[in-house]
Amino acid sequence: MKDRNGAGVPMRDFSRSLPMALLRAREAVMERFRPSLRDFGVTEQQWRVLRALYDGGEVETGTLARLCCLLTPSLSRILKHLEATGLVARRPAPSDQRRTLVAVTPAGRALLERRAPFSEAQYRAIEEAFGRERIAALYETLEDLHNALQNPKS
Amino acid sequence: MKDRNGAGVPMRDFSRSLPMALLRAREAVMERFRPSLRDFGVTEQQWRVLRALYDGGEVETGTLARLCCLLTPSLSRILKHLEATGLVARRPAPSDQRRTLVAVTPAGRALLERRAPFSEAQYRAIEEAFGRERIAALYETLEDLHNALQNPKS
DNA sequence: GCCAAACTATTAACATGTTAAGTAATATTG
DNA sequence: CAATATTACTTAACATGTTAATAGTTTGGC
Repeated sequence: MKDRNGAGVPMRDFSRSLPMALLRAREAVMERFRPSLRDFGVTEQQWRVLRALYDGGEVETGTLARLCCLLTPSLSRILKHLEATGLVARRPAPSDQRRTLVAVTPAGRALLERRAPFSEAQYRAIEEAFGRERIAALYETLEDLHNALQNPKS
Repeated sequence: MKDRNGAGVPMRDFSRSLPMALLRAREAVMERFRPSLRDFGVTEQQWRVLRALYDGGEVETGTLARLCCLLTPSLSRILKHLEATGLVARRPAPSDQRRTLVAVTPAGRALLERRAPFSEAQYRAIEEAFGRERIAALYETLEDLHNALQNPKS
C-alpha cells in the first residue's frame, strides 16, 4: 500500500523517477571526464561550446545554444568568458545585425586538440566497462526518447 | 577523414557525446514536468528533496544528498530555503551533534500530495509516447551503466 | 516610409553546480 | 587524556540554470 495519504493518488516510488535515473547515469559518466576538464581549466559547458565549434566555421548564437543544450542567457555569459580568454571570437552577422556569429580561435582549437586524447581514453574505458554495443544501443534509445517527446503526435 | 588537425587523435563526432545524449534526453523529459513545478512554486531540486523525504521519517543530510544526487553545499542552501518556507524541519541528531536530521513537515507533505497527480499524468503521457516496456528497459540500462562505472573492476 | 509586431541577444535576479576553505563535533592515537 | 586526525555540515566564490525584462534589429502591413 504505497498510498499512505488517502488522497487517492499513490506516490510513485522514488527510484522510478526518469529525471533522476538519467541524472544519476549522467553523473556517473561525468565523473570520468571532470578530472581532465579541471586540468585544462575549462568547465563542462565551456567545453561543449568549444566542441560544437571545432568542426567548422561560424555558428549563430541561437544555433549554438541548441547544439550545446544551453539556454541563451547561459550561453551569453559563457561566450563572454570564452571571448575574454581568447578561445572564441564573435562578430555581428553582416546580413542581420541582430545575429552574432561565433567561431573558435586557433588558441581554442589548440586546447581542443590537447584535451581530446584524454577524453577519448575515458570513452574507451567506459566502453570497456559497459560494452560497446550497449553504449551504441543506449545512444539510439536516448535519441528515440528525445524524438518521441519532442514531436508530440500532433 | 575526421582528423583535420594532423595531431593523430581524430575528434569524436559531437553527436556521439554520452553526456550530451543523456542531457538532451533528460531535458526532453524535464520539459514535461517543469510547468507544474513552476505552478507549485518549487524548483526541480527542491522537489527532489521533498520527494525523497516523503516516504518516511528523518534522513541525515549526507544521505539525503546521495539520494537526491545533490552536492552537500547545494543541499545546504536548498534546506535553508525549504526550512524558511516551512516545508521541512531540521534538528541535530541526538547521538552525534555533527549530523543533522531532516524531515518533511505537514505543509511539505501537503504540497507533495497536491502536485503528485500532475506528475503522474506526465508519466502516463511519456509512457504512451515512448512505450511502457522501453521505459522500463531504459531504467535498467541506466542503472547498469551507473553500476558499471561506479564499481570499477577493482 | 512609418509603426506595430516579431525576432535576437543580452542583462537582471534568484537558485543551483562546483570546488575550496572553514567550523564544530567526534574519533584516534600516543 | 591531550594532541591530532577525521567527519559532517556550512560558507564562500565563481560559473551556470531558469525565468522575466530589456535593448537593438528586422519584418510586415498600411
